[in-house]
Amino acid sequence: MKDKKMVESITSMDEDFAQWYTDVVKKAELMDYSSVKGCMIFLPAGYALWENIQSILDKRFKETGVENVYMPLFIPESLLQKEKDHVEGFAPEVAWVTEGGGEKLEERMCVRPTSETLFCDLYKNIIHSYRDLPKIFNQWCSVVRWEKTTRPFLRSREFLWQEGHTMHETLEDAEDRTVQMLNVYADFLKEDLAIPTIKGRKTDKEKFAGAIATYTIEAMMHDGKALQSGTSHNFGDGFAKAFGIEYTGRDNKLHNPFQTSWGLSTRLIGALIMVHGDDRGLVLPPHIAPTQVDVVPIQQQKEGVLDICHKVEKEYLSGLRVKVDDSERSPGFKFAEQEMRGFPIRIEIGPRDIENGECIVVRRDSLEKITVKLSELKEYIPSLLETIQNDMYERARDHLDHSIYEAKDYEEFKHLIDEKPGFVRAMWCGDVECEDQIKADTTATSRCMPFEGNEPISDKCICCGKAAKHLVIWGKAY
RNA sequence: CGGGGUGUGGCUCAGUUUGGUAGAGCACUUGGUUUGGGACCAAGGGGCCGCAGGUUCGAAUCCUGUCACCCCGACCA
Repeated sequence: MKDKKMVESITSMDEDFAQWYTDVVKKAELMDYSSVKGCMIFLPAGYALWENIQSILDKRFKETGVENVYMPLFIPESLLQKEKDHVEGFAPEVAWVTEGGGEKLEERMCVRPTSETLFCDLYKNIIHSYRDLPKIFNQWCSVVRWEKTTRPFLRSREFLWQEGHTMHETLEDAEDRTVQMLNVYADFLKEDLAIPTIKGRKTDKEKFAGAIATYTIEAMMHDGKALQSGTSHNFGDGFAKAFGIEYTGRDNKLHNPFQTSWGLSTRLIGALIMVHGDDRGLVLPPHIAPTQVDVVPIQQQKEGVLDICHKVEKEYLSGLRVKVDDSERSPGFKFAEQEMRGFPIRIEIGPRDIENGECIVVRRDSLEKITVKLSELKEYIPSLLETIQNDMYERARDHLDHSIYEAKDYEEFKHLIDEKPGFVRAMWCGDVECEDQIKADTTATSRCMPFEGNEPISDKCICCGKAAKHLVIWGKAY
């Protein structure tokens, strides 16, 4: 640990969490910096994570009736400006295109920061009757927001995401879809990313520009900070009215449809890193790990060693994502590499093992080493992958559960926010002034008003002492 | 946009205070020996010292300007 190589490797989490994060994304070769500030390069290891997130989530979407489309990259300024709150919310961070083909454009266009306006412009033309509803469209794309401060995956100027945009006949239908998609997100994080979240509603201060309600899933990183990991918005008929979207209802009268949107981004990769990672690097949940099993041959030049490794890959573990690392590196290097990249299981096979008809199986999450008969691998490994997946969730769940505190008065609140990494549950009167005050005093923000576990702690607002309306989960956020 | 930091082979940096022939480790190439926790030996290739001006006989080093990136804040997914 004391030689130069280790020092240059990964900074310890406890020493400097931010630096640890930067080290991991670089050393695990998830991304690289580009020549454009805030625009990152997704390297194969990072993009593969996104591909797996996409394919699982896309399947979950389609099971609920979602259809994919692709919308343009550019939004004319006039279109962006149709909804007042929306343009006010996004104007400060959009990038503008003012020239094309060497000539100044008649009207400047922004690079989409989100596509509500484009979808509205489309829906205006294709929704005429209640029979045209609902419309449940989604697109996988990138968007641009000209952030001042950027961090890999967590906040980049261009990021990849999916944005779903739906139109419904009634407010209830829209509300149902908003909640439904929030649940799709929460289930996906829980079952596939092994990340527990808290579901709830955003306060007016934190909700999306133009929405009547924003729902969120909030995850807790290893350092106790919150990461908003997916959002779902109910727009009511605000945009529909602003864009003149009307259809003839069952009553033969004109109505405005009700709208939702929901999105989840490559920021989630940041969550994966910060929820599960350790001082050796990434720890990936088996469901989305691009390589689930890394086979490391020992003395691979010896006859038969590589043959057995490939037999394990093709025969015993067919159907799993297996890699045989037959590079010329030393075994020790390969071990360190596998741990840095977070592959859930490593299998070591050398002459000694072959003689005994066994191999060494190493869990990335617990670093536990287990001797397993080669003949039992076929049964053992798939079930171990599920065990790891579940254990990782339980570990993260445990961390979340033990890092939520409760404050009854403001002194206690400030102390907890300051001293204890994690979230604090406290009552709130509903006034934005108190949110602002709390933020000024502690840098903590309201994360959400949770759907579950929201029984009142007291009847007074933690900040101003007036009658409390909601239980709110507070925390410092990314 | 405020505060801090850094720009020198692909990477991490030394050299700048006190101007005088561009260095180290890692990585890379070739050959050999190795292989159960980041192997070793030998030989090799690779740099307008971010950019532009200035001072000087002479600038990586001093001066002025400029650009970029990173980190920490305020805003956001």
